[in-house]
Amino acid sequence: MLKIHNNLTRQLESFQPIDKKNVRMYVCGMTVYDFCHIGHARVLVVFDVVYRYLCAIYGKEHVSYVRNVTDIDDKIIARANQNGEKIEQLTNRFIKAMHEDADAMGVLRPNEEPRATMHMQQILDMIRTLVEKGYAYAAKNGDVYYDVSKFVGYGRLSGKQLDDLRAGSRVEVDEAKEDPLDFVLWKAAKPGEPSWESPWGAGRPGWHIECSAMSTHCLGTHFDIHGGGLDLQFPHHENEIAQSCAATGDDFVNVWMHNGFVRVDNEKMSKSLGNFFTIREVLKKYAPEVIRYFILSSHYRSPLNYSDQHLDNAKSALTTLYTALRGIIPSKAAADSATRTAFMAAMDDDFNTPLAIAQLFEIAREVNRCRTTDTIKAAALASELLELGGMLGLLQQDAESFLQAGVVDDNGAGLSNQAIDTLIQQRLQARANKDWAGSDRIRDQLKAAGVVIEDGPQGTTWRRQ
RNA sequence: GGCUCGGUAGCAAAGUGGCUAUGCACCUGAUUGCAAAUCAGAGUACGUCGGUUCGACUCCGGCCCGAGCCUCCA
Repeated sequence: MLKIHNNLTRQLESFQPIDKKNVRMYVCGMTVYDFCHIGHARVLVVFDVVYRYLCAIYGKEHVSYVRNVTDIDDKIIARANQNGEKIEQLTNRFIKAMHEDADAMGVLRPNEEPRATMHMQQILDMIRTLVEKGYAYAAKNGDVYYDVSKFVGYGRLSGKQLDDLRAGSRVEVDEAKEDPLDFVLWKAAKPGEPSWESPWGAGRPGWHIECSAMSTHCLGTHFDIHGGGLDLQFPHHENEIAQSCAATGDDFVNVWMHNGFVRVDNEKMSKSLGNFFTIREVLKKYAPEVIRYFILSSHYRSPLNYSDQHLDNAKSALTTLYTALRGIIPSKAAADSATRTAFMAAMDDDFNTPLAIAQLFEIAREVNRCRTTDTIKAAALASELLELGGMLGLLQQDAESFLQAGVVDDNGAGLSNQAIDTLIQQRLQARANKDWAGSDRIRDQLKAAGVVIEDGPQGTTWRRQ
């Protein structure tokens, strides 16, 4: 039985889908004006695992996963102006880059990726409803605001009281707002800005309304899971609840999930602090699966400290797992082992991926124990390792390829696979002649080039460090 | 100021009122021409001060330290 920590109640709850034949999840995706950083990678990977696990439980055809793209907002406009390019040009470029990064890390594509600019009708409809129901008002400056005081329960998700928010408010006082906590649904266009026609004049949507409009449009008024980074809990998700519940009169979302931050030197990784690393930057040094493993090696709600040392650790751990798989042809067998049960129990417990990964190592050790003594068992275990790893999006490449893949450095340095094979042949010849000095010289040479040689009963294998 | 969440061995990271987490690193043994890999084994923990309990890393309270939200942010 899957249990999920629901941020709305701050409790672990048994997950009961509204409709088992159509489990629905919406995740707030990226605002596309720059490359994704490791913080974005975490959202991508964490909810990819949630999606995979839901698919494993309910069947792939019974899960609807929607992750939006924000393709119109102040930062996008500013960046496009700065670059002297069209907005669509900028956003399309970064959507493409985001897909490349996500694909590299083995993140499955969601069923839908709605874009704000393609859902203006739904956005305008929802704003109109909110105005008609008295939850929103048009201000003198042409903006339309949501009247926070009208919504009973505002602050529930973030555990905040309206008065407390006002007291500690860092919100700039905006003359047009009736209350500083009111937030914008529709922004009147300034001259030269991109805009859409509306009953309140030309303008563009506020950030929060798009997610309410698109999630309702794609998944209905009331769905199962809504996810995103912890920084979206307030005000973004709080505002979504206010908008959606007020507009539809329905419940909106049952379970709210937020992943913790990625930190650098114990500080939140963020654009404003400038301490972020983009995914593609990190990919120059580490394989994409290493990033994925690193992210899943801690629980999704905990903070995750980014450092080279942690990535190195992830790489070593993954190497151990792939080494167990190397040279074994997996074959499906009746698999209902204790480790498998433990793996599922770990995942059922609010997606405890570190504990689930620990089970992977249990299987790997068992594979190594019996790989020469009981090949049938080893093949069955390998198959199980692949299957469970697959639920985390791990271990899906060919072991040999993973172990021998080199991250090409900028100088194109390093030995080619062919050069390595040649040296290994020379070394084998030396060994046949019991020329240990010559053999070791070649091994040192390879080692210096980052290639590790392993002499086994089945012959010599190699891998890149 | 208000509101959250944490402090576990060298580094990461789970977890439980009494029973080996796990990974990386390190040490010992087996294996190997020597290595590497692998297997077997050892060691190093639960911020601090009290309380509850037969027994607490695990529950309760104080204190110290850290992170986050209250403005855009995944």
